[in-house]
Order: sequence, then C-alpha cells, then structure tokens
Amino acid sequence: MRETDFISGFAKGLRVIEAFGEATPRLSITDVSTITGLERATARRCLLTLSKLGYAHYDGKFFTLTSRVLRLGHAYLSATPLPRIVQPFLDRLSEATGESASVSVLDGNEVVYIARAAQRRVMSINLSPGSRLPAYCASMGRVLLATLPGQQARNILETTDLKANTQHTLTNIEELLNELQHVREQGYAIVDQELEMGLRSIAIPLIGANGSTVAALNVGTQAVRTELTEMVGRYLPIMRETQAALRLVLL
Amino acid sequence: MRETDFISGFAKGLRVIEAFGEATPRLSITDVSTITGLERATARRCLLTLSKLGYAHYDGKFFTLTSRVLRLGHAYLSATPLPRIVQPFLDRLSEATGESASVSVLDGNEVVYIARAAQRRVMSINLSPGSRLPAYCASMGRVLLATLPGQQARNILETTDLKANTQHTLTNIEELLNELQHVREQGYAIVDQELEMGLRSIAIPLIGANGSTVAALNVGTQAVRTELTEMVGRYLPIMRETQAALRLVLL
DNA sequence: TGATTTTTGTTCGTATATCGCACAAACTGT
DNA sequence: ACAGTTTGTGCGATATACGAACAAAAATCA
Repeated sequence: MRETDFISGFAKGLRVIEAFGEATPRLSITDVSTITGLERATARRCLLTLSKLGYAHYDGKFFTLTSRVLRLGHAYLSATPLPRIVQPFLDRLSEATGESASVSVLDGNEVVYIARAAQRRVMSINLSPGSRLPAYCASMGRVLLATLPGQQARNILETTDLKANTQHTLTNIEELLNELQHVREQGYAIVDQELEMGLRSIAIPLIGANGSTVAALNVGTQAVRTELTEMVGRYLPIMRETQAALRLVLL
Repeated sequence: MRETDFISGFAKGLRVIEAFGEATPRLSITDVSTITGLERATARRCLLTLSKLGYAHYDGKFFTLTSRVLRLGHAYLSATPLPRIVQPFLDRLSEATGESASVSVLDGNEVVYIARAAQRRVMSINLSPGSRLPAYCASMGRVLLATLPGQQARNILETTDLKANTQHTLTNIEELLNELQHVREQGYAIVDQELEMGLRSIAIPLIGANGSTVAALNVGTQAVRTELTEMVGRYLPIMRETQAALRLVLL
C-alpha cells in the first residue's frame, strides 16, 4: 500500500462523526476542531459535507447527527452474519434465564455489543448493538482477553485507563492477568459488581467450528436477585448449551 | 456554502461503507466499484483507507466491515437524546403489552428504528436500532407520513417502489393518501399484514412539548395471537399513556 | 451602554494530495 | 497456454488542505 492509497479527507470525516457522543451531541465547528484536532477550516468542510449528504443537521450554529448515520453501523450489522445467527439463540437464552443476554466482540481495549436480548433494564447505561464497555471490567471482555495469544492481553491492558468503577474493580495489571489465567482454566468469567454496583454477569466464549473464539456470550443480572452460586449452577449450563449449539453453525 | 466546502473523498468513502449489506457482506474492489459507481482506483483507495483505520478487514481479495464501524452509528445513538429518553418507556410498554415495542423516525421514504424493546421474535427479519423498513407499508411509516405537511407525503410515495409484499399491501398512491387522511383523523395507524403475512402493528405519533411530531411509537404482534379490536381496545390506551408521558419530556 | 477583548466562523492563495484514465501485472478457468 | 477478468501503478490535471489573515459575533468590562 502506497502513501497515496490513503484518503486523508475520508479519515478526517470519520473522526468528525466519532466526535459526536453522549456528552457532545451538539457541536459547533470549533468544538469539532478541538475534539478531533483538525483545523477549523477542515472540520467545517467535513461538517458541511455531512450536512449536505443528510448525515448531519446544521442550524447555523450547531451540528447534530441525523438518523441517516445509522445506515453506516447498520451496514455492518446486516453485512456480518454473526449478529443475525446468534440473535435467535440469544432470545431463547434470555427467555430461559429470565435475564438479559448479549454477544460481543473485541475492538481494541473495548467490547462491542453486536447482539442483545434484554429482559429488564438492570444497568444505568442503556446497552444496545454498538455499545462499548471497557474490556478489563466486563465479563465478556475478560473472556475475550483470556483467549488472546501471548502478550496481547497485557498489551491491551497497558493501553487501558484502568479506573476503579466500584470498590470491587480490579485495576492492577498483574491481578487482571491472573484473573485471565483463571478464566482460561475454568472456561468462563464472572464479573461481580466491578463495572457498576449491584450488577453481576457471567460470560463464556463462543467458539466456531474451526475451534477459534469468534465472540463472547454473557448473561447479566442484579446482585440482589441472583447469587454467584446460582449463576454458575443455573445459568452456566444453559449458556453451555447455547455455546454448543452455536459451535456447529459458526464459521 | 461554496463548491470547495464539499469533500468528495469523504462522500465517496461513506458510499463505500453503505455498499456493504445483508446480500453483500464480502466485497472485492471491483464489486464495490460497480455497486457505488466509483472508479476502481477510487474504490480501492477508500477500501484501503477503511482497512488501515480498522473499519474494514482485507484478506487480499475481499473486504469485510469490522465492528469498529458500529462506532459511527453509535455516535448517533448515544449523541441523540431521543433513543435514550424513550428506551425506559418502551421497556415498560413492552412489558405491559407483552409484545415488542419500537420507536422510529423518517429518513427519506424509510422508517429508521432508533429504539426497540423486543418481547418475542415475530418477524422473519431481525429489527434493531438502525433497521429500516419502507414507510408506506409500516405502521410507524403511515403515522410519520400522515404528519407531513402539504404534498410532502405524496412526493415521498412517488419516490418509493410500492411493491405488494402480501395480498393486503396497499400499493396505489391515492389509496395510500386516503389511508393517511384516515390516520390523521383517528390519531393512530394500523397495518394488518401488509409488510409480512401474520404480522400486525399499531402506531401513534410521539409529540414533543412544542406540539411537533418527533417520532412514531408502535406495538407489533402476530395476527394469530391478537385481533384488531384487541389492538385498539387494549394496546392503544397503554400507548396513549406512553405518548402523554413522553410529551412532557420530549424536546 | 459602548468600547475592548476573546472567541468563532469564513475566505483566500498556494503547496500538496487526490482523481481518473490508461496501461501493466496478476489471476482464473478452460 | 490463452482469453477474459480482476487488481495494481504511473502520471498529468484537478481538487483539497493548510495556515494565516480577515470578518463577525459573543463575552467581558469600564
């Protein structure tokens, strides 16, 4: 790939889209410029381009993204077989356990939800396909990190801001690596109120026909409702069934 | 806005992302070129850019989108207050009715799902935030088209491929406009097996504090399970409650 | 209020990177 | 081996990005 095979204008435009987020839904040209580090003139051109294409709305002062942006994410969700394949399994798992079930993959140091069957809302944050959580303190993140070969998990953890969301959160790299070893040995990960108080979840890897881990599957519940022993005793066997069924159809 | 305020490289890149879809998950350079109408060299540069940024994977022959693309759609979902505001209301509505409930907005001649609380899977297609349906044969589409002023609904219908998905589908523009008038008068829309056999749904507009329609809300069910009279008699009152509650918090 | 400062948005000339074309190379299947 | 197809490359013409300077709008303060 040569130098000229990279369209920097495209890359900059994508950065501009990602500048919008929960804390920053309405942005001025200068806002985008400071967030992305682009020149004001360039940020303006990107924003006007988005606006002209219908991906953004401009009221003369602030820009907001429009629902058209969802086309982009949806291009992935509909193009990738995994979300569509796992969804019915997820629905059944969620019904059988009475809890929310999700499937996610790793992107950098975050897990990305690609499918979800929600039962009741137990979290303060609203999870849906596309949502991201830091891998180090999420059950699916632990599972996915545990399957990485060699030093990769360590490398990823070193690029992560390991902050203590609760008093239970593991934030020490060596402790986390020990826990990953533990996850590898027992074949599942439990995260007990490390992400948010009152929240417990259990995750296992989803393994394709060729033996490689393609995603992680989890069931999340409220601590007041479900004991840790019940998660392993009652949820894990059902999750194993889902895992086995999916093993045959994945990849 | 001047001519030079448009970054065509960015616009082309976005077209390339949207070239991927359910029927086209793996694309070669030439595939993308023919789908988007871009020059092969340009398509290649866009794809290599996506690949370099981690939005796509390249195996030397085919490109596939990666989960990173979800960041883009998620930028909208997390940046826009509407999905987050309506989600808990949707959850309660879904629980109260025992059916799937959704909220969508209009984008061109399609409705775009921006939030959903699924109970059981009643459709052959898997709906999630970002999913699109043609407006003319979806209950939320009818509601949203009905609120458009003047000739706009007609204009949109004229740009739509009005195909009969089932024997019940309305495909005549005049008939559809009559139905929209009907929807305006009764304040809700029912679509009975026009999108898919066995599928019924009822929708109402979501109105903001300033009186403008900001989205549509629906409940979908299976025809075998719920009679039309029950949808109006049992679901509609609960939906009206949701509508009233949301009226106070929207916009 | 009005002057002054600061911030924000827009314009412009120029250096530079991208585009599209035409051609070359690599594959594919017969 | 060969025709057909797909992918990679070089180059001139053209469009874009940069940075700074300018204009406009807020914000601050006398």
